[in-house]
Amino acid sequence: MIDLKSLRENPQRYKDGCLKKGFTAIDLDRILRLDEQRRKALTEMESLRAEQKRIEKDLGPQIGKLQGAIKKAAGDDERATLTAELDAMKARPAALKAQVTSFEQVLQEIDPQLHALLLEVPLPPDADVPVGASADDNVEIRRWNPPGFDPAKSFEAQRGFRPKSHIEIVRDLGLADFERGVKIGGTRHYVLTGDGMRLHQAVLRYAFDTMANAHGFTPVSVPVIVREEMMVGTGFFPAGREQAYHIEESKRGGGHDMFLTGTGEVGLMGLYQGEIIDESRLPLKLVTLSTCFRREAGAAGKDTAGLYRIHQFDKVEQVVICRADEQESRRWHKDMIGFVESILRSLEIPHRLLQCCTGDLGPKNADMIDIESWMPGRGEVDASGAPSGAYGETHSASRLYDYQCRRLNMRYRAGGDSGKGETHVCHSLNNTVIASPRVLIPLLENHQTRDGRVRIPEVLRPAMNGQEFIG
RNA sequence: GGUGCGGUGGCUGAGUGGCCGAAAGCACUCGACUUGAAAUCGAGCAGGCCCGCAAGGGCCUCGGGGGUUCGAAUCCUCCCCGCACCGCCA
Repeated sequence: MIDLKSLRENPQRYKDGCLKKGFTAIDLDRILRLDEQRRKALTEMESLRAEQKRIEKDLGPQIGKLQGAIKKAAGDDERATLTAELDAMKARPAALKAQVTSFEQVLQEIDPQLHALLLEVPLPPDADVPVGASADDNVEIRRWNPPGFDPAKSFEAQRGFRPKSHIEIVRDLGLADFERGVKIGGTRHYVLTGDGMRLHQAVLRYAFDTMANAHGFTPVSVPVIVREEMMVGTGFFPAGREQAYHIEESKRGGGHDMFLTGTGEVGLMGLYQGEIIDESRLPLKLVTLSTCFRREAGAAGKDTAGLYRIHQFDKVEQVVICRADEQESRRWHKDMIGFVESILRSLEIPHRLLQCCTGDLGPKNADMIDIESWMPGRGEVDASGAPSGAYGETHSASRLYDYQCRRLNMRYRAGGDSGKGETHVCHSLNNTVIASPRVLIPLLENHQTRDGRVRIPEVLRPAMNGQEFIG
């Protein structure tokens, strides 16, 4: 959520942000009008209430005494006199209370509207993010290729044989069973089998261990079934509501609904929701391995075959929660991307970094870097039946300033615990470490051999029982 | 699923109608003592919002909503959440 005060002070910044991100339906002027109305009503209500409270405090003891006197009153006449006096005394605060109530009603009308609108305002992109309409306008930052390989030239020219797609590889080597996956779970489901499952586990374990052991991230497990509050807090709702599986427990008479998370980010960010963290504990560096669920609504017909776009996968996710400092945020963003680049290099996967343009950012990001891995089996197929190869997204690194933490009410106190320091809203960042089985696509396709086997990168061999090849 | 208990500040925990935004302890901050530290002593210390150039003032919040009352952390009511034991069970 954006900071309403900041919107008041600089509406143009947010209008530009909406424009750049392509959020044309957001009516900031309406928000500003509602805010204006709300504050006006609030100010009046508060002063009336202050007056009411002052009078009540004055009158309280007198009322008490009068009530006592009425009980003890000797005759009906005396009692009537006293009762009239009491009623007169009560009339003044009562009149004020009626006025207060009318302002309260105005506020009760405005507040939910204002809040709902505010949740939809996107975080403006940073000034150094290129302006663009869609992913087509993303800008390549850099590439990395293993020695002796260049995706600009054909796979066949460099390696001496025509590449198979991962779909062919898993079929030929018995690494996955799509038919049975679909039988069990429906479309976009799969079953990993044999070395397919072992490779999946190996790459996840390797990525997880690298973050926890080499980079000092705190390993945690997180719930993947969460309350709606967490989906809203992390900024996935309301915009991405259609993308999440919804468990309607309320319809069965149970507590309330829950949602399956599409990324471990939700659980990691939820960890400290509503808390005030001692500054000395920052930054929080967290890594989790979680199963992710995505409905892929609106992707009908896209990437229907293979392991690319599926409803359920596993992902190692890194999150950093740090002080509200732009430079520190930016530094973590670079570092987190660096961790991933070194993992991809060790896996010998050609990849490139893309600076996402404003139109590709989504509501919660100020800045986002995608990493795409080279997939020889993707892309156009030529007349002879050979695929051109193409980059496919495997990672996404987001920088969100305080957008998420404000929604989650996650703050830190400068200085000591409960000391005099002010509270600030934390900054947060997140980045994929490895998502599998999608990463199996570049892994299998790049490391396939002329004789139909797959060479396992050295770093994965310990988790593959020392095995050098699949097949 | 059954029964019982509970939700108060960063934490523990007192508080059953006004003296309570809230005792006490811990933690923390500052100061004194000390060569330094510990211990001790003194002071401070909830969050948010609104008005205001500021100084300052005000309002809200004791899980959440609604209600009773001149007045609610305290009484009533509905909801949410948590814990314990029993049953079932990976």
